[in-house]
Order: sequence, then structure tokens, then C-alpha cells
Amino acid sequence: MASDHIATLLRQHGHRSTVPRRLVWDALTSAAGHLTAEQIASKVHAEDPSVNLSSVYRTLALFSELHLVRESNLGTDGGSRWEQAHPDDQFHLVCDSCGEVQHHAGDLVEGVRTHLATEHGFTADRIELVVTGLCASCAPFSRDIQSP
Amino acid sequence: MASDHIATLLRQHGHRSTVPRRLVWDALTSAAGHLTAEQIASKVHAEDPSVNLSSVYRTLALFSELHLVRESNLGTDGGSRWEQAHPDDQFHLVCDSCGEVQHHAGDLVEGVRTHLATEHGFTADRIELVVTGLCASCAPFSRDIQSP
DNA sequence: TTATATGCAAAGATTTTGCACCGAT
DNA sequence: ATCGGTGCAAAATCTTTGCATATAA
Repeated sequence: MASDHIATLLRQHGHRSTVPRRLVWDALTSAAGHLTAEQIASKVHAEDPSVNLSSVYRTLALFSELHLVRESNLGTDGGSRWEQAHPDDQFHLVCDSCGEVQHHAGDLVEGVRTHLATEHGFTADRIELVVTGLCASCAPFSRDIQSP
Repeated sequence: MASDHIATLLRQHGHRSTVPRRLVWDALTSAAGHLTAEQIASKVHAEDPSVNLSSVYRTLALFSELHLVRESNLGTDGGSRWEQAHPDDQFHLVCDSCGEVQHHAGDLVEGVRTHLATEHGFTADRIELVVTGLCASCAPFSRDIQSP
């Protein structure tokens, strides 16, 4: 289970496995991604109402340091969002119509990295591609949607 | 001059050309980009100290609606940044070492758009590519830097 | 046992809003 | 002369912090 995993990760880095930390991790695991602090707190509270919002923030800060989660402010007006940091979540497709966020690993991303190195002399570390538009289900002329 | 331009743009959209609006526009024009609200306010105050911070925010909100500026929260911990919205500023290279932000138009971007349409059925509207890493000047083994 | 982590409450920082007055058209 | 825009001050949001207490190791 997810809690076991995070407990191990925390101890490996010299941190303690605590209730707030396990519950925050579970909350992030149970969701597709991109949760606000409030949404995380809400899921955490469903399990244990005694966990404080500030612990949620402190936990997210710790997870960020350990690169276990990633904070993003994509199109966010007021309030960051967090998601588990899978290194293969390198690009985001945000649908303007249904609001869904798709994650994709990228063959694309490697192409971009190479392009930047050769054309711009830029050594890319983290590449984030954020695209807004219409997903396959919402596109007006989507005759050839493949079901997943 | 820049003020004339914004005055025209504003009137074209049925808004008034006012001191705060002209000064905010000048502030954005004079900078490479990516200014915080405070930085903008500071430049505005240098010209006219009577302009209020809230007018700066209101002006930025208006400019955003008109798509004259773009708000971004790239790597920003607390506080957005704004820049003039040139449609050709579609990707950002943020150097971890010197902090500089380069903007580039993209041949790349069209490739991404096509890829998303064919591979993911996603109709891309706005594509934003944010890359962090080392720019040519800061790269450790940069033998072949071209001067601009 | 003992250092780390937490809950709570208060402070910070950034952004938004209500309202009376000002000024661009 | 109007009505949109502004300054001011207060409120709203989101996030961080100090400190006494609880708890994982």
C-alpha cells in the first residue's frame, strides 16, 4: 500500500513517518493529480480530522524538497496545486472545455531537449510543456477518437 | 511612443486611457519581461507616486482580459509576474544559474502542435514551454558559445 | 528518552473589493 | 455632464511561523 512506500522513503531520508505525512501521500496517490492544498486537506480530514492545514503545508514542502511532489501554478488564480512527481509527467494537456488534465511522457520531450542544446546552447534540466486547448472528447470535429 | 500605442488599444476596446494604465504599460515595455506587481508599481511610482497598487492590479487584470499581458507563476513562490504578451513568446528558457529568462518563438511550437493533434487528438490553443537549466553562458563546457 | 513533528493561533504576503471622489471623453 | 476609473482602507485568500505539546524512533 502507498503508506508503506512513503514510510520507507521518508525514513531513507532521515525523516519520520507520521500520520499527516502518510495521509497527505495517500491523498495525492488517490487522485489523478493537481490537487489544491484545501483538496488535500479535505481528503486528509476524511481519514483523520485532527490533522491541521499547516501540517499539510509543511508536509508538501518536505515532499517538494525530496522531489516526491511537484508544485504547480498552471492557470491557477490564487493557490498552488500539487501532484506526485513522476519523472515521466513532463507535459500537461489542459482541456479548456472539460477541465481535465492529461499527463504524458514524452518522446516529444527528448526532441525538445536536443533542439535546445543544438539551436540555443541551452542545457535543459526540467522541461515543462503546458498546453491548453480541446481534448479529443471535446473537440468539435472529433471523428477519429480512439478510446483509451 | 508606447503610451500612444496603449491609448489607442484601450480606446479601440472601449476603455479609457488613464495615467495608471499608461504607466503600467510603459513599465512593462521598459522591462525585458516577467515583472512582479511590486516591481511594476515601483516603476510606476517613479513616474507618479500617486498611483495606487490596487490600480496596478486592476490595470493588469484589464490588460490580461485584452490579452495584452500574460500572467505567469513560473517558479514563483508567492506572487505572480506579468509580461507583455507577444504571440511569439511561446517558450521560456529559465537559467538556474544567472536567472535570465530567454523568450523564443517556435518552429518548435508548430511541431508540438502537430504532434499533439496526430498522436493525442488534442487541439492545442496555447502552448507554453517552460524549460529550466543552464543557458549557453553558464553551461560548464560551453566552448562554442556564439555571441548574440 | 529525546529530537522531530504537530496543533493551534497569530502573523505575513499577495490580491481583491466597497465606496466616495476624480477625470477622460 | 457622465460614467468609468481611481485612491484609500479594509477584507479576503493563501501560506508561513512561534511555541508548547505530542510522538516516532
